[in-house]
Amino acid sequence: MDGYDKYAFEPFAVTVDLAVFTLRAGALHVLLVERGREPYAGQWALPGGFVRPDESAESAARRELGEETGLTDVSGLHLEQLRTYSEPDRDPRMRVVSVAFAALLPDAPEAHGGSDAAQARWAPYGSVRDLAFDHGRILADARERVGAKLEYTCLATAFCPPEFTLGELQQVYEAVWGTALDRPNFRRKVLATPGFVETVPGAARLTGGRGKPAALYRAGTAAALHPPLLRPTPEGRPA
Amino acid sequence: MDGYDKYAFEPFAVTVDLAVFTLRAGALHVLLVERGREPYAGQWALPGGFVRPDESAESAARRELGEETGLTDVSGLHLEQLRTYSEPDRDPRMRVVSVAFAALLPDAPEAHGGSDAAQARWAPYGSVRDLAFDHGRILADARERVGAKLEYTCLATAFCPPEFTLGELQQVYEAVWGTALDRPNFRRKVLATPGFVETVPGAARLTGGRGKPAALYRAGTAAALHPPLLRPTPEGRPA
DNA sequence: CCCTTTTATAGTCACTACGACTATAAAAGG
DNA sequence: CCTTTTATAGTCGTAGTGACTATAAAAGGG
Repeated sequence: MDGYDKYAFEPFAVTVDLAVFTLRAGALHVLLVERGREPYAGQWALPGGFVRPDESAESAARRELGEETGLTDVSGLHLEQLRTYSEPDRDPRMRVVSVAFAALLPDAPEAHGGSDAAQARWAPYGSVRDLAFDHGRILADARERVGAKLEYTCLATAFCPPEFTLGELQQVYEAVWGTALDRPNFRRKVLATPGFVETVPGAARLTGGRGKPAALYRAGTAAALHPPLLRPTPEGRPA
Repeated sequence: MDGYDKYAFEPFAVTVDLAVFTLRAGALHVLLVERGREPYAGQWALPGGFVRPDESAESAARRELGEETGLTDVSGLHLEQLRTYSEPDRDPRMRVVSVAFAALLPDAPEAHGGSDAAQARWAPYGSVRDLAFDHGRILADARERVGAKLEYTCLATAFCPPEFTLGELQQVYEAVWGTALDRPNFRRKVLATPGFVETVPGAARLTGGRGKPAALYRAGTAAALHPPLLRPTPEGRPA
């Protein structure tokens, strides 16, 4: 902040980019938009846009989230700032600094085309490649961050509808981490953590298909998990 | 990224702000600079400055770190991007988006005045108040982030000189977390984590003062801690 | 209608990690 | 020499967890 009056300040364009995740059929999906113009015309990219003069990056991200998903109320959705990408050459046209966010949706409206008529689709996370700009990197960082936060926060409920079964909650962990979990152990752990989930009093049950009906739960009031629910360690994970 | 050619883009100033931590006499200290000009003239602030047209925020942060601390080689120091602060009114003069970083120094050179002749000092973390702009918030976020990373990474060694005792390493945890730890348990935990520290082969010992000399250790090759070294829980911590 | 399949839930067992201790060793200071 | 100080070793009980077995309650197919 001291250089204010010493160095001439150079103007930058500031954008937000969003990694919007959801679960479809038990698999992690991410929202992509197709670029209509150069550079990277025809390639897929993360949704995003410019930060306007009167809004913060968080406000811009939430506005874009509404525009791109077509959801009318995005106020309750989880939106988390990831980090800022500022390599000088990350956009060939001009100097663009982008603040990246991760967003989690419980259900996936079949979004097609935000306000700007660009094509949009939900892509299975594993099938995504060759994104425009540095969006591949941003997407990978986003998944790693979400996976890490599942370990020590109650974030997983943000992927679930207001009422959900423990099986659905477990699918969130399995989809984001890409590993299978032992069901009885997962259940024991979740129920032993006060405030993670609370049972729906009406003893309501949901029939998803076959098998014994599962009890329904709601997200609890806790934010952190103590102790954490660690990913199975394949002998040495990245920091 | 799709709005590129739709909305006129508004230029922003982009800066970096640094929360530079070190340990002095076992207490956490942070590097502050005194502002010479309005706004907030005479108040203390975090060091920082503009991102130049040809550098990333990371490069700018490392450059500023060198300028402000007077260190000639800052290439090995730990520098971590925290988050970006972009509230429209965070700077009364103009629209400034700031990318915040945390940096950790093993030893504290008696820094006074960076390149721009501003006064600088190491302040005990607990005594810091009334920082300029939103720097108080940034500093609190930085400490929380560093404290959290101590739990599940080997970051603590970044506060230590190349060779250190387990007592010194423990002081890092105690200073950042603000809690006392049981020494035998801390020792057991650190030594049980492969790759956290490695013993110095020469069986060298250091005499800091009184008491039995302690064995010396070096930082190991591991980056993550499995399982994590959790802070003592004062019954419910923030996420 | 029975029997298999599927999913949910309950419970067991051994082992690890950890908090709270006690005990011993090796230095400095008076 | 004895106290103080710091480092290191070890003990004990408990919580947490991975791996596993068992039971309950539904659907579907013959």
